[in-house]
Amino acid sequence: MSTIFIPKHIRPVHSQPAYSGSVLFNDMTPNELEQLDMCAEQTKCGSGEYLFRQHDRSVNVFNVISGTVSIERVSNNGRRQILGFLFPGDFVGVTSSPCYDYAVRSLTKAEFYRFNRKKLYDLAEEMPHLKTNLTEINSRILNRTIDQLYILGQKKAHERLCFLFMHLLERLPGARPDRIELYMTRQDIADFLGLTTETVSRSLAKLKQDKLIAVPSLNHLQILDMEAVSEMAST
Amino acid sequence: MSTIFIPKHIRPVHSQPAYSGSVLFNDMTPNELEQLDMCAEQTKCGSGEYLFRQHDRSVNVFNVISGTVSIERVSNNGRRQILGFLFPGDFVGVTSSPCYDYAVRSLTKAEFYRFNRKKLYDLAEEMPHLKTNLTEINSRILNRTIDQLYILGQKKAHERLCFLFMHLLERLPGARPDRIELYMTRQDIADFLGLTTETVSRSLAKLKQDKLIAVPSLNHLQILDMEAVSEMAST
DNA sequence: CGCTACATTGACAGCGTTCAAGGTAAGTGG
DNA sequence: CCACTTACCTTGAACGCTGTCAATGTAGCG
Repeated sequence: MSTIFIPKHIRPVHSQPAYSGSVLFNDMTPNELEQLDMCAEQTKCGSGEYLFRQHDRSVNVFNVISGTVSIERVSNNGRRQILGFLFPGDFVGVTSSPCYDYAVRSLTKAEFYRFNRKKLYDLAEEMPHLKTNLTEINSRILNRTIDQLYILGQKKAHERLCFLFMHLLERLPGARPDRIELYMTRQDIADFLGLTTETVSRSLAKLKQDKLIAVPSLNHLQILDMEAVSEMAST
Repeated sequence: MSTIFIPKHIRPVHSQPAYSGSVLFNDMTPNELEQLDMCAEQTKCGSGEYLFRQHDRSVNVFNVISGTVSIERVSNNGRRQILGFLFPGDFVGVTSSPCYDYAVRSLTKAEFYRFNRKKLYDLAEEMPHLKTNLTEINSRILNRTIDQLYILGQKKAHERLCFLFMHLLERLPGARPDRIELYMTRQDIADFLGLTTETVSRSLAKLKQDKLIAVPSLNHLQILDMEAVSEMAST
């Protein structure tokens, strides 16, 4: 892994651990970072707000600084699939199509860097490392999407939940096996895993009963048997 | 869409319609194409052969010239998920990880161009258009994967089958509504759609009974009610 | 306190899986 | 040419997981 530079202007005051996972800045010179900085603006949004909607023109690329965000697709019949959850350091909107084919909604208060996509891409034409980094970002998104695809195709409800737990544990800043905060509703979880809220509730109950997890409060989760949960989550 | 150049050496004698969909050569100069040509080798393989296995080192990128190919992931519990079918013009192996995390198996006799991945990526560092094209390829792969994800998360068995039909109709060279050839087995279809062979059979029977499709022989399919099938397949 | 949104639980139905049997088609060898 | 093998596909019956519908419980908030 290469050294990571973060330009002054876009470095958060309280740099979050997960932010250092951002690959956009890999291998870039201070001068390049300065230029990159010029097309970035820091923004924030409240819980439940949309960064953009499905079919909006894809003018921006976002980089999550803080908060949890969901990527959603709704088809004309009204069924919703959550394509992924985003955490600090994650990017969304890195697409070559003129319109987004998904919406992005914040589950919590959240902060972002907003890059003008065209400016970013033009800049990438002049900075090989930046282009490489954008490719790397897309590659990671694809890998995650493939994992989720495997889960939806091959796993039972309780296994899908375990997959989510491990995913949160890995990605959510500050998450520990004995304290994972669920920023999403049961409906969000259901739509992420291709289930219904009722099945999510029942599967949670089953996992609790089997002493694999504990749910001290609605939005808090503990993994009691890491080996078993990890095994069930495996892709 | 930009003009497409294909260098002499790697242009197939009988250029297939779908091949012109290959974006790797977009915007490149004849000189660049010549260099690209140097790291390409034409290969072929028989039905059922593997181009590479899961966990193999990712040394090559393949471009399908002819035939139908499947991308598969098998986890340690033995369940198999087909991540996609590939047709002429499609690429596979465009990854930044050192190892493939899926296997690629040919369903028919097939022909490919094989690129050394390192050479290709090194070349891309010198040729901005090539790098852009590789990004575009990955972007398309992601879009397809997201479509499949939506299908697995939200659709019933018979709808999933309709999705496959529309996908084949769109991608398979020579496919027409009244003649779609199924190069894959029922097991392959099941593993692609997250079902069992029995459910595939039964759902096919149901669609036949409802006069939405006809199956004149095991591996031939006709779409009788395009509107209905298309509607059910929609993402 | 009462409203509202969200979550859980129960009953039941249905879809898809599992297990089992039988059918079909292509290839092989007598 | 035909029996035999083999692999693949279809169909049936039973089961069970998940979805649906409905009722109840719970937490947050004005």
